[in-house]
Amino acid sequence: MQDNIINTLFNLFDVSNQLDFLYKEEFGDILTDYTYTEMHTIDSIGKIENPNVTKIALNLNLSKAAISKIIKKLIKKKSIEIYKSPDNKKETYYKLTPVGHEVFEKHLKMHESWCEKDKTFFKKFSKKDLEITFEILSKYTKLLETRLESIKENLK
Amino acid sequence: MQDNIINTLFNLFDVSNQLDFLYKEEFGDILTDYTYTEMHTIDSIGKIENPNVTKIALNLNLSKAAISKIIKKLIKKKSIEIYKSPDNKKETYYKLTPVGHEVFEKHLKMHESWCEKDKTFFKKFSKKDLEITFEILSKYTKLLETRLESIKENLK
DNA sequence: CTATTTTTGTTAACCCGTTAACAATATTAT
DNA sequence: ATAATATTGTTAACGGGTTAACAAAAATAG
Repeated sequence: MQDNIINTLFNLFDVSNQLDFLYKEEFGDILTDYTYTEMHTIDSIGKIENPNVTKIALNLNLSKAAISKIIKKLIKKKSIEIYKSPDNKKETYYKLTPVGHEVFEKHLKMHESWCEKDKTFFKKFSKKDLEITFEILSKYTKLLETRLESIKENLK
Repeated sequence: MQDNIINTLFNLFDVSNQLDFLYKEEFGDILTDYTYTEMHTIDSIGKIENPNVTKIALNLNLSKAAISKIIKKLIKKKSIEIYKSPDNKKETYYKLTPVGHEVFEKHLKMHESWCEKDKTFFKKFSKKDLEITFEILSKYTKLLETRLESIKENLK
C-alpha cells in the first residue's frame, strides 16, 4: 500500500507540473500578452507589502536577476510602476497600474475557478475521510520540507 | 476541509518541485558530471526498448531538439553509444556504455533510497487510512489527467 | 564618526530549453 | 509503382532562466 501511495504521488506531481505549464491556454484573451512568470510577478506585486526585486524573487523562487529583467518588461507594458520610500534611497518598490490590476484580478479569478472545481470534487468524500487524507498529506509535506531544508543547509 | 486539502496539495507540489531541482546535491560524486536532464536521458535510455530521440523526448516531456543536443553531449562523454537497425535507415537508437550503466545504476539506487525513506514514513499509518488516502489521491489525479487531456485537445 | 560588511538591484556572459525550417527516409493512398 | 504525406532527427535563432561581478546605499562594528 505504501508503494501505491508513493506511485500515485509521483503521478500527481507529474500531472500537476504539466498542467502548470499549460495554464496559459485556459486564460485566453489577457494571458496572450503575459508569459507565465510575468503573470506570477504581477501576482506577487499585488500580494506583497512594498514589493521590491528581492522580495519578489524570494516569493517566486527565482533569481533577482530574472525578476530585474521581468520588471523592466512589465514597466514597458505599463502594467506596473515604480515608487520610492522617502527614507530609503536604495530600495525600489513596485505597484500595479490600473492595467496591471485588471490582469491581477483576472488571474485571481482563474485560480479561484480552478479551486472551485477542485472543491466540488472533494465534496464527494466524507468529512472523516478527508481529515485522514489531510493529516497524512500535511505530515508528508512536512517531511519533504525538512528534507529540503537540510539539503539547502548542506549547500552553504 | 476541502480548502485544507487543496492548500496542502499546493504546498506539497511546491515543495516537491523545489526538491526535484535540488536532487543533484544529494548525489555528490557522479552527478557532478551530469545535469538534471542528462541524468534523466540516461535513465530513459536504460529503461526504454530501442530508444530513439523521439521516444526519449516523449518520455521526458521535452522537445526532440533538446534531446538531440543532449544525446550529442552524452556521446562525447562516452556514456551512451549509437546503434542502428538493419531494416530502418532513418531511426537511430542509443544504448548505455559501461560508464553510462554505472551512472544509471547509481541514479536508480538514489531513487530507491528516497522511496525507502518515504515508505518508512507511510508505515506509520494504518492500512485503512492509507487506503482512504490512496483512493482520494488517485481519483484526484485522474481528474487532473482528464483536465490536462482536454486542454491538450483544445490546443490542436 | 569612520571603516567594514551586508544588502539591493543591474548587467554581461552563459546554459538549457523552445519553435520553425529542413533534408532524409518511411508510410500510405491511388 | 509512384506520388503525396508523415515521421525522424538536426540545425539556427531565440527566450527565459542562471551565476558572477559590480556600483550604490544601508547597516554594523569599533
